[in-house]
Amino acid sequence: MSNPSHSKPTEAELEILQVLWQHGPSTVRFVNEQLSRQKEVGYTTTLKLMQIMAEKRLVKRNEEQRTHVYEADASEEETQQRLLDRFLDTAFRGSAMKLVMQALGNRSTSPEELTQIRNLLDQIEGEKRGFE
Amino acid sequence: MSNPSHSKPTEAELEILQVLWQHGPSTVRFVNEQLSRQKEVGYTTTLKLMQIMAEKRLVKRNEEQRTHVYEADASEEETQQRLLDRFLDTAFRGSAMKLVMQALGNRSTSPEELTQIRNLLDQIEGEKRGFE
DNA sequence: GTTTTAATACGAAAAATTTCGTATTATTAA
DNA sequence: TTAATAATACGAAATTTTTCGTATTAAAAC
Repeated sequence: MSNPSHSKPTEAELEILQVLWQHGPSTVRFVNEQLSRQKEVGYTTTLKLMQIMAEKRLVKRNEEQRTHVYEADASEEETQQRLLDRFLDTAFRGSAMKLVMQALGNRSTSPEELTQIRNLLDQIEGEKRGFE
Repeated sequence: MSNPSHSKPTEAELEILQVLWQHGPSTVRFVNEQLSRQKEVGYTTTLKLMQIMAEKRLVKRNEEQRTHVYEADASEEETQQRLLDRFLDTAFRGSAMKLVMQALGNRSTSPEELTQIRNLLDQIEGEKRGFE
């Protein structure tokens, strides 16, 4: 939310962000190795993508060392929120509830998670009533 | 779920599907008019997209009349589920709960909707315990 | 010091998606 | 019947995204 200049990452860019979020600041080599676990991808392909992402300010780049280190610029949560907003509009016509119902419905969610969601519901309803 | 041949619709295709789901079987002219409310788009652009969608079997086409009538092949719910699965993987690394929390958190949801979600939670937990 | 290795830069090809122009043809209106 | 209107077909241009080859250079190994 803080930086409105964040353009929507493409699919390939998002895969790279996932690696950065999961493992923290990383080199191109490392990111490429991680991606290679899922699919075949050349080193220079990953490099080019990350260079583009640096231009777009999706990632920050530390150039102090000969081997650059990249870091996601926005937090995973921030980005997820943006992606979610967009996804909600395009796929669910804005109905958060429908999305939630489908996400919970066709899927195994642990009792702990269900409890957490209940707590969140309590909290939301509490706020609505003016308590807190 | 019924037809595994459903390829993932692109963004532009999804916009067209939205119109078809919302209004039922429609002509290209009608769909184009609806899309035009949101953004400038030429008639033949919409036509071409819908022709491609027919090839991909994303829509069915009734050619009995000179003016063809298009209809979404898969239901909105089916398609949403597929999109959601994919989105969950790419954006939330598979954590349905995280997605739900974010969807409910930063957003206004009505008391009625919250109640519905509670009911769904009850239902899910009930099933888990072997009741129903 | 020279060679080998491994990194970035960068252009451009390849692939996927979107847009649109033009030709053709059926239907409607005059 | 003829002219105007409006629909589809289709190729291809334009745009966006992804992939990769080659050149260059710094660092490490010998």
